[in-house]
Amino acid sequence: MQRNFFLHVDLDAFFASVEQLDNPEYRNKPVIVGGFPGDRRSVVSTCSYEARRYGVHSAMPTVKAKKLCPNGIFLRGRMKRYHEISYQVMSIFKDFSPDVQQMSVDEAFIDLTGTEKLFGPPEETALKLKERVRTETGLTVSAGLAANRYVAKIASGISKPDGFFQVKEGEEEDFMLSLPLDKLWGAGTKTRQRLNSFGFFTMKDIHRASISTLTTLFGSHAGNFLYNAVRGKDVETFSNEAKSHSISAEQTFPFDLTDTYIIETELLELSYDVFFRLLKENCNGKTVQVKIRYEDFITVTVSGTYPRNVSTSDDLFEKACGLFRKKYEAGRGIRLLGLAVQNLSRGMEDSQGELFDFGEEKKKAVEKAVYSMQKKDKSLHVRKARNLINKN
DNA sequence: TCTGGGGTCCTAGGACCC
DNA sequence: TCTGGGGTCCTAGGACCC
Repeated sequence: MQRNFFLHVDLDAFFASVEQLDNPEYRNKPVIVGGFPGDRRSVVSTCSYEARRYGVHSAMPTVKAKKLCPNGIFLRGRMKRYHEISYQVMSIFKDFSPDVQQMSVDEAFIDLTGTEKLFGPPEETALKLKERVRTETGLTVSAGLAANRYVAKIASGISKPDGFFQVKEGEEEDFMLSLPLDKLWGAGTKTRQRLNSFGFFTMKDIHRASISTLTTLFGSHAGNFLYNAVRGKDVETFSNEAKSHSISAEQTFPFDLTDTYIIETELLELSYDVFFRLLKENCNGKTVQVKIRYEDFITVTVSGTYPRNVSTSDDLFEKACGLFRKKYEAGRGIRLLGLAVQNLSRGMEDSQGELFDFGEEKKKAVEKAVYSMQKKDKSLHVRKARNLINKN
């Protein structure tokens, strides 16, 4: 009977660490990547451990970060650079296993099951992998090793930064029960509040509850999740292949919008962003969703599913406007607009009806040409006059 | 402190069909 | 004339994660 070994690896304070790597003068200093303190409505994306000592953390408004850490080095993110390094790190991972499941730009699961013959015991492999990342990129990672993905993920989290933690087979339940409730990955603020309101304050409190109690209180899915998670069983959160797919863009405005013309101009901009990414990723979709966040942070969505795929950015824009008008309560200030195309399928093959729609075909050809121009020259920004006027 | 952007998944209700 | 139950698709909202 083969034993399973999953390694979860997470880059420490990734964006901030890359900045410290590329700019030696930032090392050992509080680096805060995200918006600038002067930017209205901006937040911290990642910060270095030096900044965390001041109480700064991800998702914190930058204004507050500046107050806590006046000497912080505030930087805008360089996503392109982070993706470059991410690719390099993931390539190293792939030298250790054919089964690397990348979860985001800075973390992955590596299935080490059956790699003992090649690399030796998994715990030694984990340390070798950490060392290779360090020598080849200059970055540190935290790693967790366990018999299932869920426990491996928790183990890497508690070993941060630059750590390694192994949970041996059979010790998963004791391991989970030894942790505070806020380490329960998958239960966020809201769920913790609900847990507390029912008298659950520790992992052990949840462990004492029966599965029927948990499913009655939290619903079938969340109840089962809680029951299994505190027992260190695999909760299937990471194992199933993603089946739905969507592409979206959103924009928070420094000041609330009420003017319909300006609002629709922003929708036009979002339509461009989303449509070009559909082209880039070679995707198709019939479902369009518009998101409106009002000044009081109340967020509503409207969506529509159409008989045919979104065919051009103009087509997407028209659909977005139609949905927006249906939902918007005129006069209310808008702080954020979002646009998504959902339930995507692969490939740009046209459906039957579109073969004879020459007007659309022509527009689509133009947009594809624009897209390939942008691909060749990244500095090129082709935008409709309406957007250009609005921006300058 | 006044709250980003890009995603995925779940729930519940309604429509519609068999 | 009243009405069961299952399956699927769609929609809106919400929770969570990085």
